[in-house]
Amino acid sequence: MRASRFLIATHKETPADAEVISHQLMLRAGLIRKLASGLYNWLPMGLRVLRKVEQIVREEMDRSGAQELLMPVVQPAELWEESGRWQQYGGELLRIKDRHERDFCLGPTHEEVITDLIRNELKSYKQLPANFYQIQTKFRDERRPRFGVMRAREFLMKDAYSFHVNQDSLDETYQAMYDTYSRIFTRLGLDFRAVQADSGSIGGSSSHEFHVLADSGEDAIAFSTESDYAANIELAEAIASGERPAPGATMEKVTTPGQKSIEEVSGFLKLDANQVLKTLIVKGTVAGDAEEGAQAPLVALVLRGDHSLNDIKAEKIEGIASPLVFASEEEVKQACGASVGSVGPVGLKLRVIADRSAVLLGDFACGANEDDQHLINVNWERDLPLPEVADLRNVHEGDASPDGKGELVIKRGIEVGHIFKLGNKYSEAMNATVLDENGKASIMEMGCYGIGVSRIVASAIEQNHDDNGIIWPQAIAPFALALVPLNMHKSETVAELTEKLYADLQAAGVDVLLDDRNERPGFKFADMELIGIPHRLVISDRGIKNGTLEYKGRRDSDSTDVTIDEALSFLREKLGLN
RNA sequence: CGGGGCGUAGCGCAGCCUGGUAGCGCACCUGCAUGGGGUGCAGGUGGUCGGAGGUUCAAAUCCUCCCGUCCCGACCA
Repeated sequence: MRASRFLIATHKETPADAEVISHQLMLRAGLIRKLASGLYNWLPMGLRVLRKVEQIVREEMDRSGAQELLMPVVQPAELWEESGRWQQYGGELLRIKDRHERDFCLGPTHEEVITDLIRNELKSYKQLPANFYQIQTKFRDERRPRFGVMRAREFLMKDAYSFHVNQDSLDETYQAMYDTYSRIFTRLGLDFRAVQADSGSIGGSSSHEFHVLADSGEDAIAFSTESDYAANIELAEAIASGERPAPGATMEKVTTPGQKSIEEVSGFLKLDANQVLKTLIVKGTVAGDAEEGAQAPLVALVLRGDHSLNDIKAEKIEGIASPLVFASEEEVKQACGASVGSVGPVGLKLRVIADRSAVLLGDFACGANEDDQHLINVNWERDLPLPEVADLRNVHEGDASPDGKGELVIKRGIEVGHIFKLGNKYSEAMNATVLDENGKASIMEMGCYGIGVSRIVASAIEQNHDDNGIIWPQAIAPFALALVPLNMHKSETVAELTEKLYADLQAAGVDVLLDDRNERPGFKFADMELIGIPHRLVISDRGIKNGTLEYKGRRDSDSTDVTIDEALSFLREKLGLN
């Protein structure tokens, strides 16, 4: 490709509304342009990267035996009503009506469509297992799109859905997808980790996320220092060890005027935050046999002051509303007799659930359920009954790993892939069956497997950049090599040699960008570095005089002279073509 | 959805407080020079100042409403 005939839409200045480095560089390097919030145009340069990512994903999916198909973006509401998600799915599902006033949505995912398709096409257990995938545009009406294509409303996703006669078969394909994903992210040149994850609203029993490690990542993931344990912090189990100390001094009420937060109370009482309990009041679920319109009961969640509540863990507890809802100020006041800053478990007439670490405390402080009053030297069993115990908190760095080996370290990650065992959630709701060996209709087991293709482009940049711009991993660079002639428009020698090299490199199958623009050297160098092309070859009169060309890798600090004769084989080596 | 910021040329911004000819840098076009790290000089193109209403002789500037967009908290590839 000749740069003079290709849209190189680089900018010197950083757009004001781009926060993270990948978004800034994607705009500056001319890969994308914003159309509206969460909606992006992919310029030719960006599309080349996107297509390369897509192709690697496609090759590995094909290799795993999955079959590619393509489903529509627009989906009829009836299917979503059948699965129950027309009501369940929130505002992220963009609902639209056609000219006949029929309800449709823009697909945020395709479980319904694939299940409908497959229940009609697959009739026999002999056709299973089968795995179908597509690489297609998804639409999710995100509350807050941000970070460019990292969290866009419209984005490119590879989604796959597998169908099975039984759990064993599902387990097998799930493992195959796990391995396929690992190969994909390795080929993409990304530093990634597979972690245990919550299966969230898509449902199902087991799931892993694949995260690209980056400080700007929106997720926190916990790893063991000693084992291969890795989990999303949403899921990572908090282990409590040790025994509760014997009670010391007698429980006592103290006045704590205006002291509400844990920091205030612990500071005022001259205690560490881990000797103070915090009590959070959340809404429960209405009991099944309750009268119509009955109020949801409130539940008290008790944690150590230095710990934070893990919403996901709380939501999973029977009798707690999901999604988690905190009680209002008034509700707390009414139920506890004190405002939020002075609530505690002693004498509380609510269901109390305490975190594992919280029940190991002795001589602790907590709210007295009277405004501006706290209790000190409180002890479980002596001053109040032992409550229900559950894992309620987020793990901290340094906590014991749940598998008993080593400690947890916490890093940030960008979720680029997610695999789920769906079980029969959709196949049962939508009656997707095949005939088994006995000629009996049997509900299929399902798995689903997603990769955020457009998000991968952004996360690759988060992981690979410097002050001058992007540094593409070889596998997904828009061009492998930048051919930069200096003074080409004046020097016939340079022009001639450049054209010859360009032709030879193209013949050798190299993705080469010839910067034939009539610009000064510094201008071209800066552009090629901003765009992030991994290899650069400079052709100049100065070099030709010595019979050399000048090579520089994008990460190299200095360039290397290569003789003209050896240039091609040298480059083949660098580009990994031999 | 709650809280805050910002909308002036393709991009980055000034002007607004104190109403009176719409500006600067980058980019773009023309010419000359330059030719190894975003080159210099000269000349140019491009804006219904987010939209609507109001106040006023006069509104980018003051007032009201609306829209867009970005950032901080509940969701996901």
